[in-house]
Amino acid sequence: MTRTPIWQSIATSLRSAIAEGHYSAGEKLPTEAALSERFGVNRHTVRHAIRHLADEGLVHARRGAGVFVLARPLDYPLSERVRFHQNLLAAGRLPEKSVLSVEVHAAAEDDARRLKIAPGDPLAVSYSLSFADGTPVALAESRFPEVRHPGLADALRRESGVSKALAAVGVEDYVRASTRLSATSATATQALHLQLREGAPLLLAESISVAGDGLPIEHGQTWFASERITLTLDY
Amino acid sequence: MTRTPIWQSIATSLRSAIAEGHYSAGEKLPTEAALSERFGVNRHTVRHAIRHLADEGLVHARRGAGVFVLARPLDYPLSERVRFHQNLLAAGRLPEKSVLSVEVHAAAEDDARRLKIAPGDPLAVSYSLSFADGTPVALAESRFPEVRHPGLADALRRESGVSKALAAVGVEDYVRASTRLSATSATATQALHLQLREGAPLLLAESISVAGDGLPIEHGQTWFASERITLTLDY
DNA sequence: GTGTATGATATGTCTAGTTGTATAGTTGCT
DNA sequence: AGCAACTATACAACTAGACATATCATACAC
Repeated sequence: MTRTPIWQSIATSLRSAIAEGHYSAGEKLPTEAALSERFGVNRHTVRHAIRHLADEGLVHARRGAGVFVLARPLDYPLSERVRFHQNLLAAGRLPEKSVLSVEVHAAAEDDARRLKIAPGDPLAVSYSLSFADGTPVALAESRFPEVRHPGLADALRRESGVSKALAAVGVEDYVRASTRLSATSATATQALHLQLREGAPLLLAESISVAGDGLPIEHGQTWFASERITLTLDY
Repeated sequence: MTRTPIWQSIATSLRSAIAEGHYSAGEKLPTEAALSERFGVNRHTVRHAIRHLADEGLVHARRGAGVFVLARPLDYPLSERVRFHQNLLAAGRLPEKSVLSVEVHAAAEDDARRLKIAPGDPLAVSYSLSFADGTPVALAESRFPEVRHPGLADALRRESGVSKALAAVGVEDYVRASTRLSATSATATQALHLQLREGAPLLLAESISVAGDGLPIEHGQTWFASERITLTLDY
């Protein structure tokens, strides 16, 4: 019988350290160099252990930055999960949303048509990242007709949620008009944001929301890390 | 086996944004700092991407001022979205369905719970492939409580559609109770059936249908070739 | 009005540190 | 001999932070 490989015992050691809370979600592990010194092995052996933990979905490594601990995808009881996702679908928003950037520029033909504005009209584009339990689950790119609601871009930057920003410019009510669902593979940058491997399966929801006046108020794309989230539909 | 560098992915993203007219000629790109936030990378990585675009002659950077779009390519190779748009409610009931095989065996615990039968009860499992215009678009694996409807397996083999087979055993009315959506990568066999490459993104819909008597009549998984089909939800 | 000083903001450059990958070599077991 | 685990080294890709330098808008003096 072969003895257990060193990398396996290192993986076990790190796994239990994480489980015991020595390293909590979002935190950085010591550098590979530091770990290799601590365990008295070569850096590659530590890397082997870390790669194993990454395959298990426990940690995620970012080149040049470090190795970060991920939150275990919580298995919500079905009833609770249903409510969570229902809210998600109904309201189109998630808890712990972080706005990455908001830009304003002239609308291209495509966007203009979808939002029923003229090409060249001011368009607000918002990029945001949504978290659940500190782990990223969704990446969104939303387009708003700034031309019809001046100050919307500022409001999007200022307010934490889309609803609040829209309320700030006088849009009290809006509903999702249509949603198109498909699947894609994560690009390098999407993988970065969602802390996934490049090529990981993503669930893509493309939606159009309309305000009370019947005019489109948002046209967005949301990429969900399908390893961590499931969309549920109920009838 | 080297994955695509991040800066390349960013360059591609910016290049297509320019091509699509989101940033038009003479206009300023967002600042390097803003872009680095939006893409979730270090400023240096964004600079690498911009330098590449500058080498291509697409943009020009002026110290202290910003990065400006020089020219807009006439037309870019727009990935034609020749997708079939299908209604989500029709999931698993697409035209041109070909039943690959129908098996009957004892229900495992999981399936039994979902279909509200006892573990070990006869269970009909149907594997089918759906086409649209002769192209495979969906692969389905459906489970039916054979124990409650003896002869269902035979009917599934005989009849062309699920509705007809169910009608043959006295189930006139049934509705979809819930659908859960996620994304996966195609396995080798799935890729073969759907005529895709291995690892292609698939949209997975897991559903439960109930008959008029309120009992579950079907529990199925359908994998859609998301390159060829988009599910649409309308409200 | 015109010119100038100033502060905020933008790109350019540099240094140091961390993970990713490739190649080659060593050790121990079967 | 062959294989697997581990070591050793080097370089590439990316992060992090600091600082230099160019630009622009504004305010203020004249």
